[in-house]
Amino acid sequence: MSLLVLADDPARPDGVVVQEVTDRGEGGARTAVGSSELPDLVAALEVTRPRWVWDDTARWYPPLLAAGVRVERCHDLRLCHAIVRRSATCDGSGLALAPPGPWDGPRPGEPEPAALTLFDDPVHAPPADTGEVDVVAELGRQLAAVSGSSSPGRLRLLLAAESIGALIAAEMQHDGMPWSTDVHDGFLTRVLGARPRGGGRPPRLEALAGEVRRALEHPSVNIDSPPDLLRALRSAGLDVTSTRTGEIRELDHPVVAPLLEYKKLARLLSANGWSWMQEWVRDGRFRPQYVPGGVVTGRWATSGGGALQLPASVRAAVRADPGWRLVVADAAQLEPRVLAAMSRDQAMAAAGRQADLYQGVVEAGIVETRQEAKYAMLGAIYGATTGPSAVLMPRLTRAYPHAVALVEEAARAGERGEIVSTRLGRSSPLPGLAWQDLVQRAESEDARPDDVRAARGRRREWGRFTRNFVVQGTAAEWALCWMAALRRRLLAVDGRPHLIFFLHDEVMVHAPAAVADEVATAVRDSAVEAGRLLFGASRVDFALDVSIVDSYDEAS
DNA sequence: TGACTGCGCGCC
DNA sequence: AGGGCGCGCAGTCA
Repeated sequence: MSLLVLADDPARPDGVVVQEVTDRGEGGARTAVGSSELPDLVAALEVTRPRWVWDDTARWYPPLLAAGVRVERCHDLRLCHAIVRRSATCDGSGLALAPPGPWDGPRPGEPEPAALTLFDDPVHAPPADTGEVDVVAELGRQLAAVSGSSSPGRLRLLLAAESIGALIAAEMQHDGMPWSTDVHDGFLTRVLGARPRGGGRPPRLEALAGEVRRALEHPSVNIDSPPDLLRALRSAGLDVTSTRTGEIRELDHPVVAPLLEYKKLARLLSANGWSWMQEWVRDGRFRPQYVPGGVVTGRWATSGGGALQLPASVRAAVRADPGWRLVVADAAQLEPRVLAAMSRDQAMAAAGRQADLYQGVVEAGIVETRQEAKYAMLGAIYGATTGPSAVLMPRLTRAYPHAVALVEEAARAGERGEIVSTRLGRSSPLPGLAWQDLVQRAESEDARPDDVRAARGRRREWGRFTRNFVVQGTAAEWALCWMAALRRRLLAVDGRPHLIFFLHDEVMVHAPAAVADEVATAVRDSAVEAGRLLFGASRVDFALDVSIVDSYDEAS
C-alpha cells in the first residue's frame, strides 16, 4: 500500500504537491498541480487505494467531497501527533521529547481549547508558530515513534481508526441528517404556541410566566434570571438555595408545576427552537460540525448546533427521504462490556452474554434489581463514593474482582498523579501545575491542615477522572473501530447507504429501503469485528439494539 | 460593545 | 452519587 503526502506547494501560492513516500517516511516522486486540478488528480490516484497523508482532514477533505471525490483512507498528522505526543507507549520517542511546535497547537484559525477541564492550566502553551510545517518530516517522526512503541500494533490501529474517524466526520457533515422542518415546526407550535413574529415569548411560555408570577405574588420577576428568580422564591417564603429543577421539584407550592413546565419549554425554545432550525437546517439537512478527538478521552465533540445533545422530543424531525430508511443502532451497556473485555473478567463477560448486561448481573444473583445493577456498574466506572451506588460496591467487587481491580488501579494511579492509558494507547494528561503544587505542599513537614484536606480532595477527584478515562477512552476506541468497519462494509452495499450520525455509542445510516436489512447486518458484523480488533479472541459480546425506522424517534 | 464566567440543563 | 461534553443566558468587568 502506498503513502501519498498531500501538502501546500511552497513554490506556488495556489499550488499543491502530491508526493510518494516510503513506509519509513522517505520522500519520492512529486507531482505539483494547481489546487483546482486537485480533485481530478486525487480521483485518478485513488484507484491505487493509497493512504493519503495530510496535516488536517478538516482542511483538505471537504473541498474534495464538494467536488464529488471520496478517499478510502488517510493519516491525519495533526490528530495522530496529539495521540503520539502523549502516549505512554512511546514516551521516549523523538516526537514525545521534542519541545512544543506547530503541530501541538489548535488548528489554525481556531481558538485555543479551554484548559483541561478540572482545574486550571494546560501543561504547556505551544508557541503560535505559523511557519511552514514540514509534512514529510512529521510523518517520519510519527512512524519512528510508532515502531519504537511498546505496543506498535495497537498504536497503529488507534492512529488508523482516529484518521478514518476524521474522514467519516467530514463525510457526515457533507451528507447531513435528513431533517423535516415541517415536523419540527409542527412540534414547536404544538407545545409552545405560534412562533412570535418579533422575537419575544411564544404564547404558551408567556402564559406559564404569568402563572409563575401570580403564584409568587411577584408581578415583575424575571424568570429567565436565576438570581432574580431565586430572590422571588425566597421572598415567597420558600426555603431554596438555587433554582435547580431538582430543588424546585421537592417544594410543595403552587409555583412548582408552572415553573417546571416553563423551564422545560424555555430550554427547548432556546436550544432547539425556531432560531436553531433557521441557523442549522439548510435544504432539508442538518449538518453539525463534528470534532474528532475533541475530548481528552478520545470521544468526539461537536462545535455548533449541539448535535451531541439532540433532545428526544425533536428527534421526530429526523426523517428518512422517500424510499429510504434510517438504520439506527446503539451499543447496549457499552462501557461495562468494554471493562469486562479489558480486564478479562470472565464472570462479568458471562453477565454480558445476554442482550441486557444489567439483567445478567441480576440473574447471577449479585444484586436484586436491574436498577441496582446499573447503579453499581456506573458507580464503579465513575467512582461513586457515597449514595446507593457506593453501597453496592462491595458486592460488585466480590462478583467481578478483575473488572473492579482494573478501575481501582486506574484511580490509584491518578491519585498519585500518574498517567493512565486506554487499550490502544491513548494516554491521559498529567494534572495541572496547581494540582501538583498543592499536592506537594500538602506533603511537606509543615503542611497546613487545610492544604492536606484540599489535596486529598484533589487527588480523589483526579483519580475519578483517570478511572473513567480508561473505560470511556477504550469505549471510544471500540466505537471508532465499529464505525470504520461499518464504513468499509457499506461500500459493498448497493445504492450508496451512508453514515449520517454518530454519538459515542450510537450510529445512524441513511439507506435505500431495499438494502436496509443488509445494512443492519453490516452494523452487527462491524460490532463483532471491532471487538476482535481491540480485544482479540475475547469472550465478551458487544450487543446492539438495531432498528430500521422512518424517523429517529421510532428507534428504541 | 465585547470577552469572559457561572449556572442550569440537554446528551452519552 | 460519580465521569465526559456543548450551549444559551445573565451578569460582570473592561
